[in-house]
Amino acid sequence: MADELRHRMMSGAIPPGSLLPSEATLMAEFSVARGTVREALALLRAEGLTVSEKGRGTFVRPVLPVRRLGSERYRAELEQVRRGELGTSFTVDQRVDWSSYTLDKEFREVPAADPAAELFGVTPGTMLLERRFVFRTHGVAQQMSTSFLLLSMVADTPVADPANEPWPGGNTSQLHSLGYDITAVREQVVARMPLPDEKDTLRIPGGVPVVAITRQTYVDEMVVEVADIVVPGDRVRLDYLIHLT
Amino acid sequence: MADELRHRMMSGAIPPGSLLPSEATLMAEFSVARGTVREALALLRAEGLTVSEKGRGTFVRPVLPVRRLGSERYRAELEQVRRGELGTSFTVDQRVDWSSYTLDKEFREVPAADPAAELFGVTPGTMLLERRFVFRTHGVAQQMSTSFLLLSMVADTPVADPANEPWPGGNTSQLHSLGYDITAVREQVVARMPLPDEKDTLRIPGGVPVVAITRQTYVDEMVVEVADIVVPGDRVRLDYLIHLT
DNA sequence: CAGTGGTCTAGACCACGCT
DNA sequence: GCGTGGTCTAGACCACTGT
Repeated sequence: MADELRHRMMSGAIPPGSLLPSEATLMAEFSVARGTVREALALLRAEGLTVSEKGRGTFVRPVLPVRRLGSERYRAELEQVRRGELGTSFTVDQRVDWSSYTLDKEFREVPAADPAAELFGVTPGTMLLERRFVFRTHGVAQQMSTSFLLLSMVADTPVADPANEPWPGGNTSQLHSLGYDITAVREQVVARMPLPDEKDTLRIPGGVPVVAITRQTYVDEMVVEVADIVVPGDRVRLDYLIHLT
Repeated sequence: MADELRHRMMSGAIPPGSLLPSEATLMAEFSVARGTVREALALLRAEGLTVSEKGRGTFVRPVLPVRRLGSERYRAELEQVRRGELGTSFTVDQRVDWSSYTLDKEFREVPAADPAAELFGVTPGTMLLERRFVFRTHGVAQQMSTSFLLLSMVADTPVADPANEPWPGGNTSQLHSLGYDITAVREQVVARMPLPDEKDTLRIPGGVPVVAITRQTYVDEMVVEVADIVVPGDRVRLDYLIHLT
């Protein structure tokens, strides 16, 4: 039954965004009990093909606009900063004005625990500034991130003050203002299903994975920032250009 | 109920790889009907936290070894080829001997359809050599890929002969043998749930996404190869190093 | 063989959306 | 108020795994 419905959707017989037959209708069409219908629909939902809304119906998932997170954004951002322009890697990707998004922020001073400590190459316990961000456009959350900076590097600077966020020019610009010009970025990417809190704040429907990026920002051999970035998998395409010469 | 069980797993009360209480036991413990128990377990399965086996039980998903697909592999591979050594990007990642894996292969000559044609920058209809591969280690499929080459470039060469696969030195070496030394690679990455056939051949359990990589291999400004690579999300970590200088 | 998960039926009540 | 999906109960038979 799930196969049959999947076929109808793939072949376009039930176009994206449209309503599937109701559970009662499917019971009649396939001559099965409601539990069986619901099992089939649960499968399609877990595959990310449909979304169900209480009191409305089950919809074929519409094709969503896809953001692009690319390696080139760092190069573009660096250029901007050097030219003294504004923008953040978030807005450079989105190609939206840097003022058109909102930011939830939460700053804490924490001792380095193990994943972060190792990525920084410092001994656990070293004090870090932890900054949590939720980026929103048009009011909907698009990205969650947790960024770590060495506290010794930013204490008593404007960077450590949440009131200065969103910072025009973003991370690259912040580090620049501290006297650090980034020379390399390392990104490690995994795909996994969202945790319950990620599912909530990013409003991720069933059957949609997230892309989790662990980013290390380098100035020569030194790691000056570590960040964990989580984005819904149906809304991003990562784009990396690797020069071999 | 799903929350409670998730907590027990996260906190280590039910360690990875171990058996969850049976459905009958859970019915008794939570005083609910079997359907309710099964709904909770279906949720955990969709989240990728558990796997169920008929006649055995439901297990907490064990932590799997993670392969690394990195940007550095292309640099390493290029070095190898220049030194005249063997290896493929697959074996360089895995750090296994190039002879320890097996390969399913299937070659066809096809006219360029739209995604591939656009990625090559050629007019649709241009003839391509399509090569489908399934990489296996220890008998289990680890990666599916479809690679396209311009037929005009490879017709009547050893590269177009399936009997020469697996080719020692891999793709980079094949292109080298044709007189092309690759200068850049572009990878576009998306995360999504597996299609039914991917789920089958890669034996992907419920709740595990795949990472799909669209790769363009460049010699200067020319695209000489296009490949679609699909790997189970719970078995890979992509690692990109971006130099900004 | 007993115990497990996989599948299915036939009811029921609820919360929500729309008209 | 009616139709929708969300949740739940109380049964049933099957296929598979282990001993």
